[in-house]
Amino acid sequence: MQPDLLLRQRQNLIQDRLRQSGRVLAADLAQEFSVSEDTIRRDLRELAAAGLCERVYGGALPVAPGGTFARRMGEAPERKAALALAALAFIKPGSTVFFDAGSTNLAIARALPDDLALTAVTNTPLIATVLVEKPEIDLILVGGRVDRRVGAAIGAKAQRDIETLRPDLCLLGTCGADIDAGLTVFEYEDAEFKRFVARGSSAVLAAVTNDKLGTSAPHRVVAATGCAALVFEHDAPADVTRPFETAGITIAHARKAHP
Amino acid sequence: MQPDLLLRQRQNLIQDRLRQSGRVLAADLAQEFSVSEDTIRRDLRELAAAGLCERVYGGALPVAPGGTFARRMGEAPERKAALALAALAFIKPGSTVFFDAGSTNLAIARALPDDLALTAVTNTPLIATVLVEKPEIDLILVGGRVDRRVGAAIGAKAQRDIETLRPDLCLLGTCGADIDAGLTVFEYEDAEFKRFVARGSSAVLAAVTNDKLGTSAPHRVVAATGCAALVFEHDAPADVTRPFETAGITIAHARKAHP
DNA sequence: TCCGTTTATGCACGTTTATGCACGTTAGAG
DNA sequence: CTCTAACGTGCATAAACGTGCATAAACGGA
Repeated sequence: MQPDLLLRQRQNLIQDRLRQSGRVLAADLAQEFSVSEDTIRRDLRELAAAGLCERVYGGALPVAPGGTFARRMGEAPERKAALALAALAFIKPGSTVFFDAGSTNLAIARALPDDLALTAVTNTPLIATVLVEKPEIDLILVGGRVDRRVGAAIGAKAQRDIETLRPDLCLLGTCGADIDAGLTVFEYEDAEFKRFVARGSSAVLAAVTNDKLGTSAPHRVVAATGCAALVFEHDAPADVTRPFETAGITIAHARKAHP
Repeated sequence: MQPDLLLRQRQNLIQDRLRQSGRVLAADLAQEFSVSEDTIRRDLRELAAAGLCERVYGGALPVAPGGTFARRMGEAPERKAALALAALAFIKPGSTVFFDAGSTNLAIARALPDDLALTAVTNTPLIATVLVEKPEIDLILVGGRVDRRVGAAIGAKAQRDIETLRPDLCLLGTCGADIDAGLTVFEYEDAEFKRFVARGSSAVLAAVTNDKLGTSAPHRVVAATGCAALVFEHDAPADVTRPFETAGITIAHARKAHP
């Protein structure tokens, strides 16, 4: 197989991969484009020098801009990718899925396979930019005033937009998950909106990173039992996760993240 | 085989190939047109200098290649950045501005100074992700079904969302700008939506790259005189831009892009 | 018509670029 | 700590590139 790609084309494709997958591996790219890893490394170095990606050992990550919102999205990407893979099992082809704001839900959007047909609904522009690149996804954007702290439209207008929709699944973003406090968030308006969406959905799913597990924030969205299923990390402390299981909630564990 | 083609004919065919294939190789073109590679390189250099293609080692790429939406947004960044800077002069602090889909409008969003207070409205998730990072901007997201070809919400729902808004300025994205054809785009629904927004706005502004200047697409959004102002590149051909000026449209020229 | 000018092209030559390979170095997992 | 895979650097090479120059056709004014 010949390279058969101009340098700039290759670099453009690498950028696509970065945006879509949230990371690239030098070895994968080398095989895919039929060039040596040296060439890929040179590409990544140039993209990094141009501020278009961040070089890491083994590959590269999308550039993490200084913005308050986008930064959270880029933290612990491999853990969230693992969580996302586990969450995919709950997403049925052809169903309507609401993607709430949150870095874990962004990871889930990235992890969606290209051949998965869905009606996706989101109030989060950043998640929308990922979903719009997926060929088989019908994307519906929820409008309204965008709250900068949350990075998504969560006001009265947003609520009106979704009240006519009945998603089969609501992927809820959360700031804390505790068996007693339930799923909680920091912003009052955000909680109000999420609660509204959750009530309008057939099922609620939340993927929870370890740092949120067993903690609570000021505003409850739903009780723990209000979730149909939860996805935890592979190394989530068993003593914290046990109560969720005994409460009758479906629990899935992610595989170990291997970068 | 003889050359048997005039210079312009050959260059036009090269542009066709670019649009069709997404790239051209100098060697292929030389053989196809029965001229030396030197001549092809000269052609490509001229086309690139006029902003009609991007020179790369081995051939050339289109300025707006047929790749994914997000990638189109990132093409020819320095020319668009220069165009954006010139467009900023028309954006008044405190006003309400609609950002239509389009890579040039993305560049304008990026170029907004951090201390500029605006109410920004957009139907384009990618532009929204840029605007949400600007501290002084009140961002309103237009919802609805997202058209993948356009990368923005443009349906009936989107029209209802904006019909209550009366932007002071509409930054219109366009696929062609011609004195007779007016501002034109490729998609019927897109034209319908843009026309609706433009009519509801106090003023319409379009920033036009050279490759769109003097060309037309199937669907007219507004007549040329429907624009309050147009922004052209520094090296836009005077014989094409003159008619816009004589039609009474305010014209601004970008400064030379210096990479 | 004639002759100078412009323009498009091809060729020769030195330069730059993209890429792969060899080799020593370093990061990161166990 | 040790070991492996990824890394950077230097170098070699072939292809692509730009430039200067020559040629020939097209053009344009006297």
